[in-house]
Amino acid sequence: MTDSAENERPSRHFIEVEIDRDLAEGRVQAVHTRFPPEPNGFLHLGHAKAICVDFGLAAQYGGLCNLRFDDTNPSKEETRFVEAIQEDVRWLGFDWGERQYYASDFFEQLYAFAEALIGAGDAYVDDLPVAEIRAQRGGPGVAGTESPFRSRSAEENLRLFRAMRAGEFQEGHCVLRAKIDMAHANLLMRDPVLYRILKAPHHRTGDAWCIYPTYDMAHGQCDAFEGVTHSLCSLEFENHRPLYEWLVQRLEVPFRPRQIEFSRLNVTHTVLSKRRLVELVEEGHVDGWDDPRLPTLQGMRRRGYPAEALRSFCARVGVTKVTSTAELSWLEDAVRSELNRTAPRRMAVQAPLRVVVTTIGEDEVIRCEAVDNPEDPSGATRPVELRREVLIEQDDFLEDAPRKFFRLRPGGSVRLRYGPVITCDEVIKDADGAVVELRCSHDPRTFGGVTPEGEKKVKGIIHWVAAATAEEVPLWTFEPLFMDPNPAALEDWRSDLNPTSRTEGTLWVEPAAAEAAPGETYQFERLGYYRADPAAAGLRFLRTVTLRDTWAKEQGKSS
RNA sequence: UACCCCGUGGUGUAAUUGGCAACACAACUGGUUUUGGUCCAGUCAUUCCAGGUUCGAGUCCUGGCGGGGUAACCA
Repeated sequence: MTDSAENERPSRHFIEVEIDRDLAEGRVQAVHTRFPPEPNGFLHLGHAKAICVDFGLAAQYGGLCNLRFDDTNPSKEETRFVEAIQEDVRWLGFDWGERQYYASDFFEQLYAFAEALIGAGDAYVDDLPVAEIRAQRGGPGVAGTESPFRSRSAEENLRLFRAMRAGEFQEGHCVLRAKIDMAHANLLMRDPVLYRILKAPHHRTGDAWCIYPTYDMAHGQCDAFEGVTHSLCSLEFENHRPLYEWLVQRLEVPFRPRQIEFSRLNVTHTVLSKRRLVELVEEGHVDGWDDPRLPTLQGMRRRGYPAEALRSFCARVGVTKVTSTAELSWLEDAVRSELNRTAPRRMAVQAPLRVVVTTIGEDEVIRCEAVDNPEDPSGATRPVELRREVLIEQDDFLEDAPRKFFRLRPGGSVRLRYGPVITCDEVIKDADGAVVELRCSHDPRTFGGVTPEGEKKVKGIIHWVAAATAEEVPLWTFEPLFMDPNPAALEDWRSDLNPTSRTEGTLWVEPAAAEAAPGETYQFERLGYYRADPAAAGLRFLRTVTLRDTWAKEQGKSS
């Protein structure tokens, strides 16, 4: 998927520069990438960036992008994750055609490569226990120690490796290691493990195998099998690149792919690591993987973040090697600007205050025309019925209003959105002095946005619903999951969880919104964007994001 | 401490072969508006530091300083 803005972008990021060079020098004829998730969890916003880069770059160069499940660790992977990932990638707007692969498609070829390595004296079977291997790897600035099994003959290694495959050893009894250099400055080059024994059923190959390649043994070779030219991944794989190249140059691969790393996405007030997300879900801090507070694709989709907004957000974030953190407001801006274009407007009241318009008769019904979306050139409208009793927002009335408050006050006037101007004649309070009702009169000359000749225009316009026809609907509103901008850096992130990340309330909506189909998104005027929760039994609105509120900001300053 | 990567406004990115530091978000001003929304205009930077090369350095060179990653039989 490419958008034209992408093509018009004047400058090129460093990966594009590399690709241009590869093309110009004839190293590749076309661009082929892949998105390689491990099916051990759900996709999140960080993956969305990777997906946009992988698929986006391929599309931009008229090339292809594969979907590849990196399933080399059967103890963690499940089919349900495969299905969820497919759905998420499609929802984000990308298509891998027929090119869906699994690392496990290539287990037999990878095994043959391992034997080839053994034959060439580049790999050996090591009987050292895990702890021993770890200890002998040395450390930063400290050379490792060679394993006593390092000098086994190719014949013996081959016999042992075949015995490993045949299931003759217990899990952990031995591994296949690359024979590189135990003193290498890059710890990953100190005879990395290539194959290990794992007696766990694999979600696709069942019990056909009891030895599995490690990430390093599998990834680059799978890239080669699939014809991937540019293997794009995140920065933490930088140190793996020498190993990637070591393998790809030593093995008889059909093509030598190339790994390029870019920085992963961080966003303020949330966490984007699979481990943290698992903890949030499993410890019950949220209600599941599709909890609208989560930055998972399922959570954001449910909440109402459009795929288009996520794509434009990822495009704006850019592609670099700098460790950086995008502000949450960026994401919200992307969501708002998309929804502003597309969401039909409706009216709803969150905290109602009863207003009796005394100049409207008991059974009188006044039809007003409301614009569905001012951003939509079609100018479609819908009727809304004004009656004697309406509900307005409590916040839209203040007894002792400051000068710049241009909503309703005693004796003051406001316009009812799409309706007439009303004036507050009387304030009715209960025994405790709380305002419970307003009595107002309306000016029939002011319908249709009209201000009579020579009279002063009212500055305030407030939303409302007719009390008789409004329907009360459950509402969930959200705040960031974490209060700290960078929860990932916290020693005790649990104590930073925002206790009001979800608030349950109600919304009084106009009839035209009460029949919302699941998944439908509206802008409730002056409040925000709301989506009918597709996961709710009945109708429930989720507040996707509020509107920008400069008045609230102003108040925050003075208080 | 070993190796790898990275330092441009509050944030994220730009800046042709070395040539007026640009865009977006945020913040702050103001204008328009039947949403205090949208839209429009304006304000907000000694390019980590120190030397050097040059008529001219964010860009090139040297040396510092700072940040991140890496020591799973995870990916």
